[in-house]
Amino acid sequence: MTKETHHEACVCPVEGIIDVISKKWALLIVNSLGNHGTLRFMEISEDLHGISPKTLSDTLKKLQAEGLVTRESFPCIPPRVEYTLTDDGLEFRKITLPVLKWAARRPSHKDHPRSHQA
Amino acid sequence: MTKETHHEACVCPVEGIIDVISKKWALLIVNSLGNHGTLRFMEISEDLHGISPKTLSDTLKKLQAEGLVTRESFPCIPPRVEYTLTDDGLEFRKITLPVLKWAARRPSHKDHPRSHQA
DNA sequence: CCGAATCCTGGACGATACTG
DNA sequence: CAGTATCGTCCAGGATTCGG
Repeated sequence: MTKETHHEACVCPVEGIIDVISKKWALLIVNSLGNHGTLRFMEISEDLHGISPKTLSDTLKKLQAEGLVTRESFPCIPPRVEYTLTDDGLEFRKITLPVLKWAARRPSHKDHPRSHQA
Repeated sequence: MTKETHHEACVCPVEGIIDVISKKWALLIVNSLGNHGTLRFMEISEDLHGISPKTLSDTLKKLQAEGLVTRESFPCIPPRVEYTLTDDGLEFRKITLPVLKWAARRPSHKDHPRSHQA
């Protein structure tokens, strides 16, 4: 059972995506993938620098489940797993990119008004 | 608050906004406000139909703290409080609207057995 | 070495009752 | 009407450990 506790027919058509973009790192992962085309687990991890493996793995799975990301596993030593945006993922990235850009450009007026790379 | 537990001072510049849009209802509230211009507490509550007063209040406060929403209180009986998008809020809404639209247009991935995971 | 599974904690969110 | 107080549940996500 999922988290549809609020009501039954759930008219909100956006719940699935809300669930995705509500993931703290989802947008950044999609963006990172969009920037580099294809990345390995560790590469994403380093690109986002600060995400725990579990969270990355978990978010990646949700992105896969939503059809935004494909996962290709190469059975070799050391293991190699590559993640790529699907068509939907690219579309999603295209749409959410302005959000990230706007957010990055925005002065943080709540606290530490230091280093925000534009 | 501020869940910047990861470690670095040079965190992502988007942290503030991520924190906002990670709120389950934030996007919908902003959108609702954008649709109607100005709304009262109860009106938002009914428009979103399913949000608890606490969650609404909490999310509204965060939106105010981020400077996306203004709160105007009229000292009368019965009390009247109006919420409106700020300039930034309007901008934010403009940017996130495509996301909501895209999400609404998208077929539900949760139903069909397309997951390769099992 | 790389990626995934486990454990645990904080906080998001819902329900209800109550106050000004 | 517009919230706040309190309580409880559930999940996001960080740290660590395991497997290949």
